[in-house]
Amino acid sequence: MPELPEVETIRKQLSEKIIGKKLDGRTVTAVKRRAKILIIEFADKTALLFHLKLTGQLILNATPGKYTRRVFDLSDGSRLVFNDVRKFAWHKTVSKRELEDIEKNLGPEPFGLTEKNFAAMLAERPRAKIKPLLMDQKFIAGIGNIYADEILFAGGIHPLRQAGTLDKKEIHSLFASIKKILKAAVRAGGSSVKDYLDASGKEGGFAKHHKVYQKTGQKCLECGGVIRRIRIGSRSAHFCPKCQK
DNA sequence: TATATTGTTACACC
DNA sequence: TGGTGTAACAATAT
Repeated sequence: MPELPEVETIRKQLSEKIIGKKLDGRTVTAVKRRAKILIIEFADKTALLFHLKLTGQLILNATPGKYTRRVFDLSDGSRLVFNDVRKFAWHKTVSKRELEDIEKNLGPEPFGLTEKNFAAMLAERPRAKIKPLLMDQKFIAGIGNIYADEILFAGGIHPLRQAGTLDKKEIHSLFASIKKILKAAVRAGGSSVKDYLDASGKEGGFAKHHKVYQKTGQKCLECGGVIRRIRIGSRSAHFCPKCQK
């Protein structure tokens, strides 16, 4: 499930390997990320966007397989292979203007956010349940189901809490947890839960640090309680009922 | 074969 | 009206 840390990992790897080369005849000038979208910018001011959704992969020089949807040839003979089991992932070429439109509909990047801004954002959505809110890309960019669960556990916040009920201390704890978990996950190269592989075809190392995501029925590492799974909306949420209030 | 999977979005409701 | 919650949708593995 490529969320911010996974896409950021791919971005860094591609950045080192493809800048200055030609891809489909266009010279790559930058590789960026906004929310969970990977952005390859070209000298002609167009950009190639990828959203990997659940099961998308972007791997350099992989051997094309059953789930390869597209192969992009690079001017040095290498190739960028786009795989996707579920076919939900997409890619498209956009103009600078179209890219700006997409970006302005996304919430702030977590790493550029201040606690003061975050508190003000929460105050605007007092009745929203905190977990769906963290996953709302228009509220804050880049967080999906894995990291929402892990962030809320680290912050000691129950996923069903309404944003407006969080006190100052809890907001501080949640804010710190967002940065802490995402940073640690980027450092580990993301989480390989099912299909995720980085641009070199390797798994990310963060899944072994997961404390609640897909740990239903297991003992909480902090308190020895039992991790529960509930559905919020139509999504699964994993949490420790003792640690998260 | 029914079910689970998740980001996104359409839509119903208050 | 707009904030909120729910469900549908994409396609596939198990």
